[in-house]
Amino acid sequence: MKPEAETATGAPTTLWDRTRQLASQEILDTALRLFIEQGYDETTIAQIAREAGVSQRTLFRYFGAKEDLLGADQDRFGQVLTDTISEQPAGAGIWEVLRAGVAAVLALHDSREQALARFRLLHNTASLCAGYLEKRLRFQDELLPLIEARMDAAVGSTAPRARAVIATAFACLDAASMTWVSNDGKGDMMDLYDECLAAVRS
Amino acid sequence: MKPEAETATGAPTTLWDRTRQLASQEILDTALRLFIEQGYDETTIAQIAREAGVSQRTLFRYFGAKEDLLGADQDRFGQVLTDTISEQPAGAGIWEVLRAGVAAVLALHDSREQALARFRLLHNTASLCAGYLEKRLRFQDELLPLIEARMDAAVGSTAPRARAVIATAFACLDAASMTWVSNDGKGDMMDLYDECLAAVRS
DNA sequence: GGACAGACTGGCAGCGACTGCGAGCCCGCA
DNA sequence: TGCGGGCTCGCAGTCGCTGCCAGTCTGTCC
Repeated sequence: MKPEAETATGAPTTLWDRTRQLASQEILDTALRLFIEQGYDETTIAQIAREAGVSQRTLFRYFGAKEDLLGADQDRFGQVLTDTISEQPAGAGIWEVLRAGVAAVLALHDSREQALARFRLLHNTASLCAGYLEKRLRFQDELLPLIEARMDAAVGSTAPRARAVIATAFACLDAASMTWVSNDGKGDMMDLYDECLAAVRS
Repeated sequence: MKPEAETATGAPTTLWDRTRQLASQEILDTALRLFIEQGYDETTIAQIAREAGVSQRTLFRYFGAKEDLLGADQDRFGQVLTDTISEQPAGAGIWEVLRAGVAAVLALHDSREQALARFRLLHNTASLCAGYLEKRLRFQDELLPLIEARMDAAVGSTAPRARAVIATAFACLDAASMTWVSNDGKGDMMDLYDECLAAVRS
């Protein structure tokens, strides 16, 4: 409702907001630490809440589900993705547009180390994988009209083709991130993405 | 362990096997009916067990998880997929090989109606979607060596490229099935698959 | 035919994620 | 200083899922 405390640099207006933000960060840090230390499935909500100094009930009010403790920014990812893509020039090709979106999202990560830790956790935990993929499906749906608008509706409906192109871009991102993780973060992920896409479209 | 009662037409040897198969089918039918009638999330395990005439404990012994009640054959899908692909001639191109695998899996469905009902349920239920996608990731991993063996290792490692190609094939299958469902099962899904793949590789 | 071993079943207690509710607290504002 | 509203907490309860123990039924061997 209130448009205050928006930018990351902007100071929170009220003491409450500050407290909230602090608690939120504390929970997030505790969760990430425990997940990395002992694994996602082996970490219980009770433990995170205890170590973060809040009740389970409060934790669930901050983050609706356990997996949100890792993917809380995921909504922001979706936002950046759609924003970046809709900002691309009208004449740009579909693949360039999608590449720009992927690059923008990857640029959001704080550090290489954190990105690696998260991707590793993601790829090694089945339940997280599942949730992540499902959320991504929704991003794909949001992207659909944007990409469809950039395709020429010469023959037949553009929907299936647009869907396929979007899903392929994400598939290449998957292949790239998996390879990146198994290489322990060596090299640039966008290079891997390009290589994957080239292999598909060659 | 025992190689008996293999083919669908072969009569089960022992009375136990027959009872088991009967109970299993009863549970599966009840679950599918309830899922379609009132939705997946709204149907509880207790209700399925009650209407199928077994205890919850027994139900979980037959099917390890709720989502297996819809995707129990999914393991069979994976088997057919890998079998079909490894049976393809050595000279066949990667895309033809993958297409054959996809076609073989799609051919496993009993009837068009049942396939439509399942796909519809799948695409409309987030939790099911998530589980399905996660299982499919494992299929992709199993396919990886098969596809890698069919790529020329001319430049760099084949792993990321093989991953991308496999994931793309599945991405096209996704786009095709979604379109197929939103068209209420009109047309052939393999045609849609071809169209999607063509759009990606054009 | 009877006894035995093994598999299958059911019920119960319990765990972990998650939610609704009522009570109490504390901040912000008047 | 007091009031109102949002926030926190604890509790109880639901649902998926598992371990355990006892009871039952099947197939087999004597």
